[in-house]
Amino acid sequence: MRLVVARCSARYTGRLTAHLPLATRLLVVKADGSVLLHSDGGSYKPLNWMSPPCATAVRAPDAEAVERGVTEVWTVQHQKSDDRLEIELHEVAHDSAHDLGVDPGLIKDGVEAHLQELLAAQIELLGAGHTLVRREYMTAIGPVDILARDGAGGTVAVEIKRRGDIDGVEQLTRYLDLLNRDPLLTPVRGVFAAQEIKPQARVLATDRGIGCLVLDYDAMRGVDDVDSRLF
Amino acid sequence: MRLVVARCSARYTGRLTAHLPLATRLLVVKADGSVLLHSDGGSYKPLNWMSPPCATAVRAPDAEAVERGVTEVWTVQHQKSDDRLEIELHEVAHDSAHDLGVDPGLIKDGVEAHLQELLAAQIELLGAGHTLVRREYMTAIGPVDILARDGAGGTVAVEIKRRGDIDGVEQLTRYLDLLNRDPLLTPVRGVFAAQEIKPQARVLATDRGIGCLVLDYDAMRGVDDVDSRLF
DNA sequence: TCATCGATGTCGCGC
DNA sequence: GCGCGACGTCGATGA
Repeated sequence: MRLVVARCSARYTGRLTAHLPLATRLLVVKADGSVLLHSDGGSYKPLNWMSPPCATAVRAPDAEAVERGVTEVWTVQHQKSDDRLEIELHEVAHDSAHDLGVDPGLIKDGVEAHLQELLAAQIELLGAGHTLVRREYMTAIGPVDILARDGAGGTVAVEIKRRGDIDGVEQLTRYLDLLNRDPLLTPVRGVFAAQEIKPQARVLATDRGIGCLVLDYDAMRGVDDVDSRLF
Repeated sequence: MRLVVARCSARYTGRLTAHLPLATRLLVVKADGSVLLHSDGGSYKPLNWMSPPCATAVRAPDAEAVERGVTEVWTVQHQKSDDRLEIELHEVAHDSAHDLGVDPGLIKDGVEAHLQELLAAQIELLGAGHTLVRREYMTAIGPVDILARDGAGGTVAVEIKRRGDIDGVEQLTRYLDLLNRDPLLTPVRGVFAAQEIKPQARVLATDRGIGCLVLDYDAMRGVDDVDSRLF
């Protein structure tokens, strides 16, 4: 990994065309050839970048560029597309290289898949007498997270989100429309389950006769641990 | 901006829980307090990060941590949420600080707005006899990209996307529902126009009687250039 | 390889 | 500040 702090300007052409006026920035060149151009603020997203696979060609500036104070020109070309990042370097304040080695990567806990798994295992959270039909029930427009049956034998389609937004309600609505066309399933009831359900989503769901279920991840995981210990 | 290259492990708790095993990484501390933790590969997204506003507290490791080789512990706490990033530093290979100043930011040349502009100028792409009513036709739930009239005098609402996804069809459906309540406009036909239309989106659109139009950006721009030269 | 979908999405605009 | 749509979205997963 090479770290360069320099005054520079940049120009990107590819899926769009954009440019960066002259300013001091951090340039990171990773081992895989990818390049990041960071300012001293904002979020984790660089101002400009090139994803791997790509290659950087360094050349001396032409006379006109020298006149403007350019000391070096980097052309970062993507290997599989015509995306290109051209960087003109002026004064270089820092330049160092480091061997980082391979990274074991991030390990995550508690995503939507886990919520689905937990709810499938604790399907009675939908109400007493509920039984699991299957997870990822496939339809023509995508998989329903959980399909269940209630105590009375009615079908229940469950959409699970970490954060219950209006989009999730729309998604579940589409599934319900489709499922209710199937004479073997109809009537299908909908349940929108999430760790947190936004007020607008709750209003929309309620208006459409869709039930809302707030999932307590920690509690569900706790129960799951207890279950695990039983076997 | 502070740049640190060090062997470190990290733990993030917040919207999810995750951890990074011990490895050598780049830590970037920006002027606004945000922290990025980069490996020497992958994309521009850091392995872990904390967005501003946040503050970092540095403390000495406890005896147990010293035993494990930890030399310093950083606790990066978000100011407005309970998101927290805890980093244990081991050997530090590099540590430097740089004053970058304020960045003027990226200047983009749009593609999205351009598509709308081009289709408005080439409205006959909707079919012979079509005329433009107006772009960005305002409704209570947002602007319809293009409102047009077909050869028979019927109203046509057009939703334009670069990538035609199922969400875009939903959006257009909402507009059509609303527009069709207006007795002066109804019946309003829908056209979903995009550079690329996903199969599921096409199925949904067709099912709802919405037409699909694939836009050839380069061809449209070419025509536009020719038009430009004529005037 | 291609398509779909989630994301600690982030970013920017309008209300 | 919130809601909503776009993104050079990226990245994982299943067909």
